[in-house]
Amino acid sequence: MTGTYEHKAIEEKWMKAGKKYHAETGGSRPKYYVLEMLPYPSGKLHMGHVRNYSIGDALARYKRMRGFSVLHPMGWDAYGLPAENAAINRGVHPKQWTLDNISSMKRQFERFGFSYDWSKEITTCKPDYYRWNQWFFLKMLERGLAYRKYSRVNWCPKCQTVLANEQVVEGCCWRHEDTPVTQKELEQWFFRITQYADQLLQDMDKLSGWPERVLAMQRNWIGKSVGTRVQFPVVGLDESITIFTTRLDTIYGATSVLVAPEHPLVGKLLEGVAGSENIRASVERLRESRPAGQSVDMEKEGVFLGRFATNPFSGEQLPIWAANFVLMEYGTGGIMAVPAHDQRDFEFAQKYRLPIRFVIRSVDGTVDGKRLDAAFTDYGLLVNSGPYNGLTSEEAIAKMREEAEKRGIGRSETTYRIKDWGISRQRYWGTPIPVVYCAKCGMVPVPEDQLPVLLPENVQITGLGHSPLKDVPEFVNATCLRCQGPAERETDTMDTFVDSSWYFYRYTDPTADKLPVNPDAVKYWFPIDQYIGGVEHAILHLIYSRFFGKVIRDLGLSEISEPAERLFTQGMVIKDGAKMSKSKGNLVDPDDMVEKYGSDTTRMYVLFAAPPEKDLEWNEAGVEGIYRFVSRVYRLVNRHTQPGAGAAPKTGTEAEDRKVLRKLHQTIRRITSDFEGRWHFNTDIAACMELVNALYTSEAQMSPRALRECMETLAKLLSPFAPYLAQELWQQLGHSQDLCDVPWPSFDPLLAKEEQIEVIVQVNGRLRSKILARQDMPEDELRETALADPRIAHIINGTKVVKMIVVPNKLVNIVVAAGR
RNA sequence: GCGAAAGUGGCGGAAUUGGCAGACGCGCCAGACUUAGGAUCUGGUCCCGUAAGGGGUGGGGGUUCGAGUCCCCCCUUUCGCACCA
Repeated sequence: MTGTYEHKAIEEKWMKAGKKYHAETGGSRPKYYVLEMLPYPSGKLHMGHVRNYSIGDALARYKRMRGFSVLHPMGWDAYGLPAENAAINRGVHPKQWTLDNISSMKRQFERFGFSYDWSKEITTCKPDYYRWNQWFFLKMLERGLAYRKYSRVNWCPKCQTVLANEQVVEGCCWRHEDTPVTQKELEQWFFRITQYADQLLQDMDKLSGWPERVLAMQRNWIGKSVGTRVQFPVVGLDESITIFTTRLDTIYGATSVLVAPEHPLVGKLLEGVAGSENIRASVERLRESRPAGQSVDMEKEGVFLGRFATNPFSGEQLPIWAANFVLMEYGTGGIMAVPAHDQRDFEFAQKYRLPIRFVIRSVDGTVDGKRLDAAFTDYGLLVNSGPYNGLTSEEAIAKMREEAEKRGIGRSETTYRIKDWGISRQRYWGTPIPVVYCAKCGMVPVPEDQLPVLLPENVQITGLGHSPLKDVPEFVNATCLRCQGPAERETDTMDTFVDSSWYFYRYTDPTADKLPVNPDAVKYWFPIDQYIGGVEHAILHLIYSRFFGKVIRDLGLSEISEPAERLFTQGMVIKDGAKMSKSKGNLVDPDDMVEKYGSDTTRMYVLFAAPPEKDLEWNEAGVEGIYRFVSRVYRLVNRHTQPGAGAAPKTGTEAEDRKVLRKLHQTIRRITSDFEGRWHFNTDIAACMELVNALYTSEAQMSPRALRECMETLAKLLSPFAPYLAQELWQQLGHSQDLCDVPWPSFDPLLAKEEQIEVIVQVNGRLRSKILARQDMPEDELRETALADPRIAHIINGTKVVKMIVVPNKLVNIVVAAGR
């Protein structure tokens, strides 16, 4: 191949050469596990994928050249709703649709030349994968980590299925941002993630390689809160209302007790109360008017229930209300309202003219409760609080808690915002939950040796709100595994987030058939050294995965608590100011780009247009810029390696060689340190451009040997970003090895060092001149040279030099006094 | 409201520790080669000014010989959380 750069010919040639990237488990080289989030096989890669995988592949290639044994796998998150929608809309079977999509996407991956070890590929909808979902389910069941309960759940009318709390975004479905989630009562399977809530929180200390932003989101989501439960006896009834508070110190300021409208005690409280029918109806209205995603700006409303409860500390009788801002799902469903020290209670009290009692004054005395136009929520000193007056909030909380425990009316409690993970989905295309229901024996798990429970293929998919499996008698009808009597199979399938919670363990040995993972392979490869993906998974996938990591550890399959040592979240790909998406109609199809410019150019553009953690604004003119650069590199190497390509005979000078070699070694230094640090590939590619510009300027004055060294090193430096091009250049330069097996270039610090340095000369901090100096020229000499500079001499003439700051190799700043 | 990140030319973005603001690319301008150029190569391109010079990193203040970078106040944008008691 000679002459001009033809991306198609080159890329096809090397794609056909079909280099395999096989990760060997074991061996003497250090291991490196680089993982990118696996895609849902929608049928086409989008630019977000290309970005994600270009970052990961650059890293994988760099690490290989640095001598690491690299595991870089890819797979398919193959279960999920779109496959069923395709079945409904187009009459294709979900399995066929999914497998077709996988094969076309795999072709895309290959065109891009991402260096995956395809022998590790996993596909979550295949029985040899999902049987292990079922296995985990059974293990969790054994350990009390999976359980079934009747509960109010989030329901997406469009998906016609249940959603986990994590999948509800601003009251709407995470897949349908304009579809409000409704509530439904259903019997559901749950994973007891709350049992690990504290560990999930604690172990964040180990995640120093994760973005602070993601940790903050997780911390927030877990929502640990340490407080106290206190019982308030109901006057005239043998019942008490348990409230949860983190501010026990404010209890003397309580002026009412509030419960959630759906609080189970409401019925009992209303018995024998005058007008209870009306009250009951009002409470009902309160309950129903509450939308799924209620928010702060909603008007606070309440209904007095006609009864009183006794404050166990002050002995005072407080009215009991039902209030719409009290959540049944959090704490105990009941609170004490302390208007003076809680903003929500303050607003509520103002609206219903409840008393506001001030019991905490600020330590500095500036807030004394005389005029209060908002709640004072800081810690302070207690007043109006009987025997606790004068204590600090911290002291009072401890003392009061002790007192409550002594009297048996309260105890300290830690609550979490995170809920157990509801995993039942009323859908077809997912992992069957391996249990049967027998009239006699109740729920009976399928024994481990009978897994997998296969998903039947002959199914009518209607999208009508119950699992399609219900209509498949040969699936539903089973024999009880205990009494051999007739039984019915569970027809819900698992949330697909189960699939993606542990796939990266299976990559280490996808052939494992005794256990979901091969513990030896896991031991060798884990933890994942670098996980790369979008930040949108901060609380869904990335919390579930950490949970599974701990379960896998507790099952003895791994010793590691945190699967991913480092996490990198790349920015979005934006076009016309909005995230690229089908609904916005601003998609750029990677296939079109590969066709027009080639995969090397597409990959390199995606890395060049912005640092990887920032959002990237798509601009096709920029793609053309990269194409120009790639062509320039190609022509440079081509004209010096192909006989008769027209390169003029050289008359090299040593000075020119030195100059370009210096640039070369500076470039190596820059790119190497960047790979080890902040991954600003945009500047690395810019550095390569500078080098190529320098080579264009100097090629005619360089010795063939120096020129060759530059071109060979350039091929190596480019290979993580543009592997096909780099490999082609490498071959044209006379080599047959794969660049992945070629060591990364090292730089010579002496060669990289500038000999002559431009030192800037400032007068009073303003740039006035530049002088040429030797590397490491002593201060005195710099000072003299600066003062001797004619322009400087002219400027400081007649003024008084007060001071001179000399920074060797950088600058001289002359401070002069104004006037004479 | 709380939390996090960010604000630099016409645009995407550089400036690793306080030391030449604007690397590199796009766009634009000019030139060369050319039948032609939306190819290629070379040069130019922050703003004002013919120039000397002056101004300039969201705004205001401060520290410093010197601030895009550090400190304080404010504004804007993006993202996340949002009655969690």
